[in-house]
Amino acid sequence: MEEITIKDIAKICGVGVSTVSRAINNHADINPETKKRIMDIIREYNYVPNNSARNLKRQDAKAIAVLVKGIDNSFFSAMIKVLEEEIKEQEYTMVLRHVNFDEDEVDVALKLVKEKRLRGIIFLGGYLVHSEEKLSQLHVPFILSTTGMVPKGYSRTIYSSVAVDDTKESYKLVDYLCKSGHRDIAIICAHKNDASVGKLRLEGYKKALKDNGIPVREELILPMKTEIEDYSLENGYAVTKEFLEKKIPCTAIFAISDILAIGAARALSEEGLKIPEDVSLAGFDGVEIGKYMSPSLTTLKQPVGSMARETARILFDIIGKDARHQHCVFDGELVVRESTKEVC
Amino acid sequence: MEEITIKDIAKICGVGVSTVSRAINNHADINPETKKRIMDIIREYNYVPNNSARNLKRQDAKAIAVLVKGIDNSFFSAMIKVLEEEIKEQEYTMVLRHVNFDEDEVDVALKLVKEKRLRGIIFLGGYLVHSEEKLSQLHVPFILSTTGMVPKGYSRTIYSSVAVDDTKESYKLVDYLCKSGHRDIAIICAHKNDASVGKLRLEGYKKALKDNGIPVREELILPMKTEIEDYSLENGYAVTKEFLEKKIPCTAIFAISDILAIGAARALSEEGLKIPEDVSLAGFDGVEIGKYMSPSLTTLKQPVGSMARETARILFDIIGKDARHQHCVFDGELVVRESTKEVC
DNA sequence: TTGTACGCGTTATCAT
DNA sequence: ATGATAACGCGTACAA
Repeated sequence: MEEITIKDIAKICGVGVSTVSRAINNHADINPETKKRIMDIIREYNYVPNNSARNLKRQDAKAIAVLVKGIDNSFFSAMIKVLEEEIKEQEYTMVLRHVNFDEDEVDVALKLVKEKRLRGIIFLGGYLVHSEEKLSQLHVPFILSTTGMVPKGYSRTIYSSVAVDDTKESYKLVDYLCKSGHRDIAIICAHKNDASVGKLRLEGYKKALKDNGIPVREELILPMKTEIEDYSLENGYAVTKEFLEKKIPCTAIFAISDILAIGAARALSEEGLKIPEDVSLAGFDGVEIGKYMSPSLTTLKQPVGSMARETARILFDIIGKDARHQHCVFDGELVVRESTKEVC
Repeated sequence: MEEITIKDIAKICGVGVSTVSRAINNHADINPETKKRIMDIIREYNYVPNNSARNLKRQDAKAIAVLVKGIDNSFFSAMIKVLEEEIKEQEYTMVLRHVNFDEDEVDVALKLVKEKRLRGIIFLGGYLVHSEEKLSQLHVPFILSTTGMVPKGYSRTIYSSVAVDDTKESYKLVDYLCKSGHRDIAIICAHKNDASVGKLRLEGYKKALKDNGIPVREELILPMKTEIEDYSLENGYAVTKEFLEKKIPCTAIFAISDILAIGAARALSEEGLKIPEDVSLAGFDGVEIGKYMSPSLTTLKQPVGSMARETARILFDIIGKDARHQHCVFDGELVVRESTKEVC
């Protein structure tokens, strides 16, 4: 059960530990022959350096934390999957941590940094509103990914961000609905106190209506229920169920996430409403499953893969090459499928 | 940027480091008053012990690795979510690692153990066929979760397992289809060389047919395509598409995972086939989204939450209390929804 | 009850 | 090119 150490390897090879260390870490000043001999022994004995010792010595761990707020959404799953690959490729460890709704993600980050001496943090989702004071305590580079676009005036130099322009993309989608002749468009959105993408997408909705000469009506704004998990199937379902009971005329529903939309779809068909004949339905995110529903879901697709890869790239540039912070805005894509149609 | 250490705390408090250490680690032999004073200072200075140093000293890290084979399935997402919570609750760190199809999960585990000195491993999914020799090199407790039931004769004392009896549950579902009058039941299953749950579920299917006096017909056995990701929407879709082109009469399709079933559903409706009027469709797993599809999906539900919690419990019992290895088999539940009906 | 000093496995600095 | 040795921050045996 005794694990083999660098000393053992050194002894076996008849060299000093520093030579072994040099071999492991690809140092220049080492005789290629000795290096080969050492590496052979290492392989033979299946020696793997102890990470804790390395990290202790190195002062920081080759690790990146990914903090996810708003659990379980397939949109995030897809991002995490790509992030894990990217991080692994750089030979870093990914520390994944879901942040509960009652936890402050910055506090969690602060603790994690001290505990694990990580080199970088990726915030997935969550809210933009963090006191700068707290944020600046975070002495490692961090990046806000899909957290909504960074507002002007916010100090953009202490961190990076990657996102779509949620307002614009949301506008695109709602504008498409308007141009298709819809005038009574309901939106399933975030709570009133949301300050994140939920708010931005709602703004896009309002703006699109206005630009199309359609008044914004409060009774068509359907915030998620606070007692149910945010952005969940169940929430979309419950909100729609309740809305339909009110019999408010409406020809289209826009849910600010595909998962909400799928929940809404169920509620609609339970009420005997056909999509898109009776009601058009659209989501946001572009998760894969939307393509497989019947009818398939019209949505605003975020380029998940590219966004995740860019997130990793920016962070590693900052860590490795001391690059400056960047703010990268991706374009979404309006994907019109079967769940929406023109009204005559 | 200098991080504060235990020495600093000791100096500030005017005590020795060991006293601080005792305070942190809840040792008995310390004056409650000094302890309180120290803890106050620690909070004030926001001191968090360096994990690497602790792990180095402790010889092993308070960490559990979760190795997932068969990426991205919402079934696993749900399990991981619960596992993360359970692990966090024990104040352990979860090391999540997806294992590619071309990687050997035991090799990955072996390396991870040496690198991170973890205390336990949870294998999620993957295959049962591991050489015992390799497995026994793994000098930390490990548990196979939802990997299929451990066959008798396999040395059950070197590890634990948690699973449903895939054969039995699959039998349950297919038997229900048979009893509903179906005789031409296709199955979307794993490749022929699969040795995991895929194989077991296929066995359950065959057995159910036999017991109902229905011959097993090769042309109704539809293995997933190897060139597409396993257990994916796309795979279910592609397999069904191809099957339908052959125009082989069949009144029901059983997909060995819900995700496959959802892909199949799309293929069916594209061909103008109504579910369940023309074809009944059933899945396996009981992922949440199945409930929200239209028609909602008949499935064999695995008790994800309980299984994940039990997985964690068993592992921590072994780690903490030196308990013996256990093999726990859960019952699944046949959930009949709208996607299946009796044939007249 | 408390403090001193050593060692965990590694890397980096300094000699050689 | 290589080897001895001092850190890194913490826990603990042992001494007080």
